[in-house]
Amino acid sequence: MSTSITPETTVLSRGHKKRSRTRQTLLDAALEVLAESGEGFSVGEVAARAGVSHGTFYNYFGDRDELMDALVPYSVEAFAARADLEVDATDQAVRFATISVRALRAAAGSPNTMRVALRIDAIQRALLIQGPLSYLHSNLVDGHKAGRFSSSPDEGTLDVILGALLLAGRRAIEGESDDRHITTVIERLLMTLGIEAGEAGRIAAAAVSS
Amino acid sequence: MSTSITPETTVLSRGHKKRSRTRQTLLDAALEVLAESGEGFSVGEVAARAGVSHGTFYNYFGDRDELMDALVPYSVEAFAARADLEVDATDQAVRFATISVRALRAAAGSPNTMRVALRIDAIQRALLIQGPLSYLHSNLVDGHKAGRFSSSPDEGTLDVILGALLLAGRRAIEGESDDRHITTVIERLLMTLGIEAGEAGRIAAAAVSS
DNA sequence: GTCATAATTGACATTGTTGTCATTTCTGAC
DNA sequence: GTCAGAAATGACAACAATGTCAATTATGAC
Repeated sequence: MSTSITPETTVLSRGHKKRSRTRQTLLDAALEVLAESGEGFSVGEVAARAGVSHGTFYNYFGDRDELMDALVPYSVEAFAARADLEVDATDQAVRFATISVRALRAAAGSPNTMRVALRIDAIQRALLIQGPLSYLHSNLVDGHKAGRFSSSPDEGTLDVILGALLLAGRRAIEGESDDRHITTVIERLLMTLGIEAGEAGRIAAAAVSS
Repeated sequence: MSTSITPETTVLSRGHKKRSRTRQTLLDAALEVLAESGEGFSVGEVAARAGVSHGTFYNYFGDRDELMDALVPYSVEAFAARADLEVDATDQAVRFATISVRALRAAAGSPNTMRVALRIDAIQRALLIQGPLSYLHSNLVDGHKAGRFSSSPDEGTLDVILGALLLAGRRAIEGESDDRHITTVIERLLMTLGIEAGEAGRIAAAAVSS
């Protein structure tokens, strides 16, 4: 409809910088509060944590549910940015180990996001479908086709891998995880895929120390 | 202090039968509400679900927290009763498979308890420490000592097993699990422990169909 | 059946939460 | 620097939840 010849920037509203800053602040505050108090949190808590009045909250989200909805893509984005998904290894087992290490390190580096993901189903599901863990599925399919993994990439196999990574992710944010622990988890998961124990240990150790 | 010679039953208060019934009802209602609404539930919801006034609730629990505390042993008990922990197999791999199958079936049979366990850390921890899953730890230690499991029973190994069983338990209550799925999960976990794929498949299948 | 005792109830005061909106304060393009 | 437009504020009404307690009802041992 517009026939304006002024540059695009004019469509930006007056307080747009502050607006996006405040929105960001609210989302981060929500992650903190949610990580601490769980789903029973109140809008007031989030606003207070963000350092704004609760009236401001409603300037950004119609209600609690709208906040929760916004939190899903926000979490996935934050997590994916940390996981850094470019992995160039060609060997499927090495790829598997590398992706897993990155996912666990992303969890340790975004503890609030991880904590909330463990509590909120919608976020957890989104991380599984769009997050780094989704890469594992095609990795498993490729590896099985190529004969590298004797285990077929069925639901049970996926459950074992995702379940183990979720629990290891929890340990990571609780500070109960170190490189040795991560190495063991990945070594065992490689065994699950049919890699012999000795080789699994070597690949896991290499991925962790890379 | 008491020197009474009357039979023990006299120490039971007048309304003790009703009291324990109501308490039971409240705990069950709490599991239902908690499974549905999560931690944000109100005392009123629980009372309503139990079919009593909210005043009655306070007759049994000082406040929400006291209810949560009571829920932990109640859940463990309910779960353990269903899991039926007597397993007489002597082979460690068979023991492992059998215990795992029972744990997953207990989850499917107490969906509310399982759902709540997935949400409430304290309950989850209690199930891991005192519930059927705790049996797995000594099972792993024994099996490794006996040379049946090549994998040592360290934290990483436990994480893989517990994480996988938790996720499989979730699938079970969501109705996304069947015998074939359970068989695969257990087969993979046996491989994690160092059992060769073919044997793992046979043991898992036998445990599931027993 | 009786009845002392205990469980249950719901009104109440209190406090916390939600969502709105007129007013005030701030932002940033010019 | 100006100032139109946007963001932020906090008082407010409506409502929901908490915890208490005096009055009421039900229990079960005899």
